[in-house]
Amino acid sequence: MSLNSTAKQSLEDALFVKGLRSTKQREIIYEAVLNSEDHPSADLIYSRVKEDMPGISLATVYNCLETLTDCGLIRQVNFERQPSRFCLATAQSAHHAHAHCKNTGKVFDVVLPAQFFDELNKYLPADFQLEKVDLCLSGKQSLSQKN
Amino acid sequence: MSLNSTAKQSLEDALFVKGLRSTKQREIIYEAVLNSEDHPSADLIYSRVKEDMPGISLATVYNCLETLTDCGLIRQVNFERQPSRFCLATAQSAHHAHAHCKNTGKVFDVVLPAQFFDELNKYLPADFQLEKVDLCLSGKQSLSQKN
DNA sequence: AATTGTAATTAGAATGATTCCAATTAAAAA
DNA sequence: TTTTTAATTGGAATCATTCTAATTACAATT
Ligand SMILES: [Mn+2]
Ligand SMILES: [Mn+2]
Ligand SMILES: [Zn+2]
Ligand SMILES: [Zn+2]
Repeated sequence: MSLNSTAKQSLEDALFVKGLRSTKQREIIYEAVLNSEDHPSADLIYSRVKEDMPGISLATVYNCLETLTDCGLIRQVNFERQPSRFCLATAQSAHHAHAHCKNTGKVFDVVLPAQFFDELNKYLPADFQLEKVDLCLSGKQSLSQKN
Repeated sequence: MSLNSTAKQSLEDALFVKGLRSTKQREIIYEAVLNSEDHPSADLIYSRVKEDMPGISLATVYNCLETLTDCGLIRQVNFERQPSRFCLATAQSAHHAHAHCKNTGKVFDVVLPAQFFDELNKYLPADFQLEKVDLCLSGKQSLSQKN
């Protein structure tokens, strides 16, 4: 498996904007996040990516994840003090919330109307420039579900 | 300064519900959070509390903060991977959001209508039992403000 | 009050995700 | 090419938090 040309182009573009180079490592890590539905941690991404690129280092995984986050290509998701997880930051789901199930340990996306996030400005001080919204939900879903 | 009798009673009640004892350390740490507007970290609470109780240990501060959180008396607030901060969990502001200013480093409460949080259930899977909502905002406010 | 059993506190060691560092390698520019 | 600069690498360091084993405080019982 490998990055399709559209995804590859948006990676290169986003890196170029920041004056950064597109490298094999950045590509393969972007691809790993792109193909993951499960919001993997850096460690998990490391183990997945090592299959295709055995020489990659954990430090590089952390470096690339930070770079991709700073470029707005992926999102870093934090629950309490657990290891950070990552997911794709696409245009349509740019600001989705995250739900964490305490039964299964799984994290999934919760797509909310943009209006929901816009509304927040009404409750903030006028001089506060809102840059980022992190909405993390936690709870339990029936153990007998298949997803 | 010391805990007023109403606050002291709610501390004792909340601890009793969980079969826990009210101790000098738990009281003084609850008081420290109660009297803090600034969402202090465990370390900061430790240094404040040491003035009145020089022998207290950092481990106890962590223990008590966890106990008070589990009793629903205080809230643990996490921004990215920074050290956890704590604030009072009062009935009226039970679910307030938190805003972090990247200029000043300060964290402040953002009170939102309960309806805002209730709304979330509409976008969650039917079998998901929502237990906790963490809404963390970040951005910048003018440096020339006084609060 | 003294004894007993249990819970809480304490100091210090351990943990572990992440970051830092100095050396090497890869990529782009000249 | 040669040169310059950016990125990667392995391993050490960081540091908020958790763990552990010993001590102390508390409360129930004799
Ligand atoms: Mn960053
Ligand atoms: Mn807990
Ligand atoms: Zn996501
Ligand atoms: Zn608060």
